[in-house]
Amino acid sequence: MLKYQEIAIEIEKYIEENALQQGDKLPVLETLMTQFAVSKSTITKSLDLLEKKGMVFQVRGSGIFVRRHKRKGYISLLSNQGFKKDLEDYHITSNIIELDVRTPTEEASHNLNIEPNADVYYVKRIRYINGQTLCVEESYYNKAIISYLNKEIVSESIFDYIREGLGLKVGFTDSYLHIDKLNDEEANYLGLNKGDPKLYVEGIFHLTNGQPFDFSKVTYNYQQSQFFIQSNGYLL
Amino acid sequence: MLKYQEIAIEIEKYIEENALQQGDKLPVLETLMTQFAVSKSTITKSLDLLEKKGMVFQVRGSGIFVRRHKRKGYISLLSNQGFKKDLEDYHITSNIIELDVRTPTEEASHNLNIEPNADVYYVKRIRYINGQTLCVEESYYNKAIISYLNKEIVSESIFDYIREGLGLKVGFTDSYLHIDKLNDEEANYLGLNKGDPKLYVEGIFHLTNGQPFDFSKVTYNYQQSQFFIQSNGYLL
DNA sequence: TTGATAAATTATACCGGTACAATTATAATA
DNA sequence: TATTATAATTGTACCGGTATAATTTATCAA
Repeated sequence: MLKYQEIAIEIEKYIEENALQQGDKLPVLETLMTQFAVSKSTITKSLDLLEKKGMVFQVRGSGIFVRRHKRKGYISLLSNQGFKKDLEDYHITSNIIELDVRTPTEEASHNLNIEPNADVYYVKRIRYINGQTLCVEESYYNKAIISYLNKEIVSESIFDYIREGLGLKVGFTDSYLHIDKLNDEEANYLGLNKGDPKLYVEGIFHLTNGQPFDFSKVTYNYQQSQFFIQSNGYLL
Repeated sequence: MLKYQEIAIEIEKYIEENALQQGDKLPVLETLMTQFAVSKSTITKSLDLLEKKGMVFQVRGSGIFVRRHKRKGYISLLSNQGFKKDLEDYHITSNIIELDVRTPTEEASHNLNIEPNADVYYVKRIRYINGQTLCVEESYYNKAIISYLNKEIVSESIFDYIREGLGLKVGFTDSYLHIDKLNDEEANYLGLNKGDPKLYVEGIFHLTNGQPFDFSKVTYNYQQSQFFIQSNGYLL
């Protein structure tokens, strides 16, 4: 673990333990420097990390402040670490319907940047939140990268397995959000009616080196789904 | 304009002019350093900015690569610079239905963190994309911050006015995305039917100092709306 | 050809400095 | 009191350096 990451975690803990609220001020840079006995640039990196994550915001000439949205129950569209991380506070369960090796759909092979006849792991599952159907999820994993999967792994956090089991590093994600109307089959899965709002998100997950390894289509139960998005305004 | 911002723009230009595609490699750090005659840390900041913006990704030990999603026609949920910036390539027009000073709804005053009897500018408008209804937008601007608005300003980019006219700096935004079903009135505005999917986004826009100045509710025509979200995976 | 090993390449981590700019607090002035 | 000028506070920009770790390329052995 890198210094600036550890310090970021420490600062998060500090915010938690002191129950700091939105707008509350953190100790000044120099205090943090001496406190953690590192150079200014390291503290700065830690704060940049926390800013990216949306935990703090910095105001030049003024200080470092806590940023935190108040509303609960929202799924963050920005973290790409999978459900386990996103919704720790909720009771999320899932039911794996299918898991096999197959050749991908044209759409999947295109998004994974592999040959149409290459092997992929296909996983279809339903997720529940507090007993209600949250979403139906279809995932295609590039088998050349994710060489092995089974039900146990898929039941736990696939992303943890990818990192720790396979030693790979998850990088950026491109997501595409669409709205449509449910057809009969989809409505049936979600316990809704045909013609009800259909919210689905396509996600292309990449390793840190830019290789896509997972293409997923997630259809949400619109009644259970509220999303939260943070943005930080860059001006170029 | 700061050095690292200028260089970021130059690098973007370079990508554009050389028509670099996703995965193409940029010159190595040292080359960029000497090219722009700045120190390593400045180049690094430029690249960080471009990475935030989703233009490039960096791979330690390998290089700096172009990141660009291929699909077109998506509204980015991450930039908080308003529509004018997001959809430059499309023909966006808008029709202002209401513009007045009033006291905010309870919801708006809460989200703007002002007294219930404080003054706000209320703006209601419909936006069109290539002649079709894109969305209906209701905005509440804290009049203590946005002291003056008129139809001309609102017709142009409000965000440009806030920056250039008022000399304020736009910082972060919290957005909340919901799905529901349209009621009669909403359906009428959008040219859809009652019960059709309703996609609406609440946005709370802040200045760089953390003050909220704009609370907006945007109801989209689901047929015209596809959203794009980039995320960069931080691991804390 | 394959596979392991070593070397070269390359970006990142971290340091500690100076100068600067935005904000806020203080003091002076009307 | 209200306004304006001044000073103190505080984070950011930028420099240039050393050390390190990830990746790729080259080399060598089987």
